[in-house]
Amino acid sequence: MKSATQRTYDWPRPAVTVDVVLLSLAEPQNPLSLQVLLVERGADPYAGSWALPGGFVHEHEDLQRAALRELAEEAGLAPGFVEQVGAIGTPGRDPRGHTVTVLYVAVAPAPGAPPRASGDARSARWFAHDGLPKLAFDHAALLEQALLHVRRRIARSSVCFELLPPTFTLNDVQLLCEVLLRRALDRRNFRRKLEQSGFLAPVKGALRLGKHRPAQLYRFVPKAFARYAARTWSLPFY
Amino acid sequence: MKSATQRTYDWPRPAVTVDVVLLSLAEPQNPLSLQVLLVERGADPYAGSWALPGGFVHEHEDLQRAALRELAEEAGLAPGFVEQVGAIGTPGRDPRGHTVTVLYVAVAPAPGAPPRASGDARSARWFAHDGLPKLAFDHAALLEQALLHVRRRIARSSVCFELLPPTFTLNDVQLLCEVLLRRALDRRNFRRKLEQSGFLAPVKGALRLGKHRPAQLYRFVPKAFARYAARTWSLPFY
DNA sequence: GCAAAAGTGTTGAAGGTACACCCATGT
DNA sequence: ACATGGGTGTACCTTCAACACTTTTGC
Repeated sequence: MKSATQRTYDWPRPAVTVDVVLLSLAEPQNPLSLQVLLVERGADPYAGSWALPGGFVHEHEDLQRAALRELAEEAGLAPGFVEQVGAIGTPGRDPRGHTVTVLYVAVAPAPGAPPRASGDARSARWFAHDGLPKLAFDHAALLEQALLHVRRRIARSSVCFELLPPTFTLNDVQLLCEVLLRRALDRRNFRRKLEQSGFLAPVKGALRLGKHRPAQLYRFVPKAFARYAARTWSLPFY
Repeated sequence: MKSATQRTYDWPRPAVTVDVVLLSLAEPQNPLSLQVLLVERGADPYAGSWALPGGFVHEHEDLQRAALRELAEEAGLAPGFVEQVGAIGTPGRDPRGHTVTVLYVAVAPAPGAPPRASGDARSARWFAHDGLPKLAFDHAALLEQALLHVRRRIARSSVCFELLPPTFTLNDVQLLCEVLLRRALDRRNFRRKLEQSGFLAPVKGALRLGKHRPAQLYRFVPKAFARYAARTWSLPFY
């Protein structure tokens, strides 16, 4: 048995990467399309394939910072929301050698600016969540895991409101939740709960005009949400 | 910008460790004491201090397997339950260099057999959760994070029943939950919910005798629990 | 017979779910 | 005027929280 101190330097050991599932919402939100950022790999393995943005963690770099750095390098994007999903290290998931990845979900403001690729990425692009290409490595599984994480945390974190523009209608929120949860929600119940929650403030006099009746616009109030989240943490039990 | 392929081998990079918060319940369960396994470090840094069991991940080794291996090496124990908590990689958390740790919670059957130390550990010992020594590295924070994880998952995972012996009374479950959640629970409501849940089966004719009225013993039915957990996943919403 | 833990029901409040119609606007 | 999405209230049911006394045993 070697001592731990020796191992640090002597033993072959897995590499550490971060991978990021960066989500956004398409602007023309008629059927409301969830977008995922992918990069086209510039180097082998999987050169030319699409993959989640990500890469190796530098020495003395915080994990979350590494995730943000990779997004900046590979797509010129700075998300407003990041959460760790977990670590995956199944042997064989990377043909280059043993690689442990720490997976993050992040949310970017509307993908207006087309991402500029650089760094390890040949190009970077938003894809609709339905209509993704085949992904490199085990990234399809990672994406699934990240979306599951979002689904579980949807009502406890502010993901939804990071995805939406600064002002939005209650129907926007509902449509988004329905996309994420993959099920329909009752409109009146949804609106009632959201209004009672107290962390959405109607923007006085602001209406979304459309082809039909205008809709009241709301904005998200982070401080009130924090209070709400703390209050609501009375978990159900057996 | 180097290519990813080169980086794998050329760049200095963080090491990967696993750390395990191994929990158990003390046998003489009068006030019901939660036990945590700690190892005494045999090597610097922190030689002689107490720390969570754990160590470096070998190449081509699965993360969870690494956690189990470290437990076996350092304490001769094989837990019946393991869950990943997350990855922590704050720079400076390990004086030897940048180290990313993947944190696990595990549960061992009653700590009857005193753990035998070997591997990197000079000794290994169970400590009551109240009454822990000062811990090496950032392990105190890791332990807190692991317990928080357990608290959040207490009603969705089978942790409780992995901690308890094969047969137990309803009061055992309640006391355990109260210790983990750090709050009192209503006895009648607790018992009702647990009985209705359908994953506890009374062991016919088996009673715990004591100084007072005997108590009915139950056993945990994993298959029924799985069904219960699936059914109960109708999460509350906003 | 008394100390100590086991066991047992009911009630009121809150929250969840299901459900159908009128409103405001653009064309 | 009509098509389209925006907006609203009620009734029923389930679930949760609060609460006190009787039973069985060992000593």
